[in-house]
Amino acid sequence: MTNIKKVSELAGVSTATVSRTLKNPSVVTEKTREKVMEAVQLAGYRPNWLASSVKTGRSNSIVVLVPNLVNPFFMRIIEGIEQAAQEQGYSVLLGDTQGKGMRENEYASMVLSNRADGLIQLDHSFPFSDNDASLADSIPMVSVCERIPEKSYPHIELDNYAAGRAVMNHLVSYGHKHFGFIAGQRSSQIFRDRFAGMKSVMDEEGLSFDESMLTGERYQIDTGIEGVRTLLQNPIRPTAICCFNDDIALGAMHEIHRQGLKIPDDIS
Amino acid sequence: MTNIKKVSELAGVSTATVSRTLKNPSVVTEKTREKVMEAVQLAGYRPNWLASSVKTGRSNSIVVLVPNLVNPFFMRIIEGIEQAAQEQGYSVLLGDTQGKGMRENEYASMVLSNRADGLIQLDHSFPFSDNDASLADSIPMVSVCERIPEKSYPHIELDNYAAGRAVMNHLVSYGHKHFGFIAGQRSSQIFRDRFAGMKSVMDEEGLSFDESMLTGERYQIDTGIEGVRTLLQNPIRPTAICCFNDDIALGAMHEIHRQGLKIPDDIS
DNA sequence: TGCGACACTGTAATCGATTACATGGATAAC
DNA sequence: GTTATCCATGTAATCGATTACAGTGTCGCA
Repeated sequence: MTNIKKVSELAGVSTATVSRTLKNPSVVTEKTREKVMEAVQLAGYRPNWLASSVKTGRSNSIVVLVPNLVNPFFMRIIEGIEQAAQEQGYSVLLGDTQGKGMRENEYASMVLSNRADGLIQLDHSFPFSDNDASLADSIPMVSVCERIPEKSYPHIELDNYAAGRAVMNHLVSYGHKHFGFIAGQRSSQIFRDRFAGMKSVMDEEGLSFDESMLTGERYQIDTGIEGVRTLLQNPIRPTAICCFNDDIALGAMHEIHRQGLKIPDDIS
Repeated sequence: MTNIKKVSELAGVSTATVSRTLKNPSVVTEKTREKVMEAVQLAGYRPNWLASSVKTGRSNSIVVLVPNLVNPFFMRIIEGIEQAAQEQGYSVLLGDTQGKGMRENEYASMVLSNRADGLIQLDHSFPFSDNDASLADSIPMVSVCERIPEKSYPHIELDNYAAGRAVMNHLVSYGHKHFGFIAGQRSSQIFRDRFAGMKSVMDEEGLSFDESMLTGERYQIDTGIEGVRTLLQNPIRPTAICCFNDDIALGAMHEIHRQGLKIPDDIS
């Protein structure tokens, strides 16, 4: 192992000078700088990242919690995170939670043990919510895609209420009156906001909503398939179906086609 | 910051005993173990991962190099890697190379600086190949999806030659005689193997191959679109087109449909 | 010539753990 | 009763860096 001591011996200087040359070159003479850099080259020296991190207390890593790695929607986001992180000298640790709270906690605790400096949450639930809420306060984190009610964490979100209204206004403008909804996770804030927006338009238009027109509980293709089967069995068939993510929509479209119906002719 | 010293004072033991209690509980008395665990709880102590890693010299992290995060093909693989890593107490550091050699080198050097213990390469090229080939020898790495000729690194690969033969045999059995090929990266081993397999069947069947029937150089949807345009301008139109990954195939299918042709009726 | 200021470099403490070695006490064997 | 053995714990060195503080040398000015 080539460490800083070996380099310092090679260059005939102290370890402090080697460290300064690499981290803060302006404080050393050009002559010693050259000596040191030469020794670094010669020894093939790379500073031990672990050692410097333990001293500075910062790992320059962030954990990203994702519910589902295969969903391209999340990957687009992670791609951006990774790029920004890279530019700032940070690394991204992948945390595939598979929607399990226990795994979220495991990954989140990486911050507590100095393995990461902070956390980006793409999932819908809130880490530590079930056991150790107080710990969460000491974790720097940003929540993407979901607002956490009653907590004041930084977050990024769409105006889901307005989005819900936009969708419903669009459908109403085509004359639709009977709607089906296939949700992903009804307990999530994202669902509540979107659905509230949709319903507000329906109320304004005097359109009725029956509980049986709302189905689905997981963000999966299967949910879309099952959802369409359930909805189309209803005595009053919906002429438009709202799916709460792309996976569900794919499943729904597949099942609609399978039943010999056309999109958007028969069902929007 | 709650460190091991604070816990040791709380429990009235030495730091060594605290460390042993947590890492190797069987060597301490049950009584002291209880004392220590109580102090750990009380202090909300989490061992500093950086510190223990610097001592043991292992970071328990691996870097995964991916050419393209959005491609679900790679994400399926990463999902599996992440899960296996997690089970073994390892973390996965994401390295989005975007196909750039410089970025590969940057990520690969994380192993040299003890930021990661090893590397999994999903990309097609070989890190350090352009500047520092000798360094690569000191990096534990596994190559997935690509064999590196003349190097004896562990790798996982399909029998791409046989796959190429299988594809071509299938097409030939339908009576196809004129083929187009849209490749992703012609310099890659994966391409050479597959294409050699395909060509071997064509040779056996006495089918001719013209250089103009091979196009494409990037694994992208656009490549598929461009590829189809190029191939269909050929005086002898191919009745079957082989695309070298899903992205290319999607683009090709899109363009074929756009030109009013049917799959597989007009073109396989 | 002498003294203070300043610039560069070295010494050694430090980060928070792990672990080789030392120590002390209990138990067993004779 | 004495000695050997073993087990649990403590002491202190160590990992590889960073950095506060000390020391040395050079230069300028009176």
